[in-house]
Amino acid sequence: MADDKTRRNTVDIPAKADPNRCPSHPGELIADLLEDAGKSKMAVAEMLGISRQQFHSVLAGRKPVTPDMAARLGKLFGNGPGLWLRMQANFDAWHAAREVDVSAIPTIKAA
Amino acid sequence: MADDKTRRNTVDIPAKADPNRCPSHPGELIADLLEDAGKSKMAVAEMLGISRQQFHSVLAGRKPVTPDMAARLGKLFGNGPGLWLRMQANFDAWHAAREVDVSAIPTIKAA
DNA sequence: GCAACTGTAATCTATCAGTTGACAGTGTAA
DNA sequence: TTACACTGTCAACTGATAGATTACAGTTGC
Repeated sequence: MADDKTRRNTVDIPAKADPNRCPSHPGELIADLLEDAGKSKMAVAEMLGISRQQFHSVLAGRKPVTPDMAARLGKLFGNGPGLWLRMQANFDAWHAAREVDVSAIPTIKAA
Repeated sequence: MADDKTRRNTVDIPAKADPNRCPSHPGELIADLLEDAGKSKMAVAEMLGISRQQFHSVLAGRKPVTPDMAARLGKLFGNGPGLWLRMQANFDAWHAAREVDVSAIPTIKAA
């Protein structure tokens, strides 16, 4: 466990272990919690008040967890919306850092 | 102009002091850092490669910090995009918890 | 006055979250 | 085998909105 920094692609290492690795999409956690609860995805989508297609897209990591959906998930799992939005923020930050060209932007010093 | 959905406290109260208070929009922090650096907003908008109107909307808290803009701000201030997106996530979470009706969604047990 | 910056507002475009409807594959029980 | 329920995807559509552009009024300083 101590040196899991060296591993890259195994399944269940928490994302923080390797800063170079893509942080997990919140959909992965949702899928885990769902499996834990033994509910079908279809039934849960209906509970959340969203379409099963939309829910599936989030679970698959193809659509983000929006504030609206975070509020619904927060109610469903008994925690607030904060966890889901922060997970999504970390996910977005990782991708934005790699996809946005900021080479023309200078870095100013805080004095 | 007075009452947006939730008023932003202009100056001196740190947002964390009262958990019931709206967390500060990242635009407030940007404005502070800008003032600290002594740069005009117009010049900074040009540095970031965005329109000054768009930049002004973010500073005023009327537009969110998107992943793209977070990457630009991260470069400008020398930190990554993560800080800005997490601030935005906390801001969104606070509002989502108050604006989304989740009364019809049940809370499922974890085990 | 004139110039530069600021704060808003209107309009337009492009992107995208989310819906509905459809279709194929996979169990699984009758 | 048939039938049913769930899953994974796709296409088309709608609504909302990030962002650019243009424009105009109010600063502040030369």
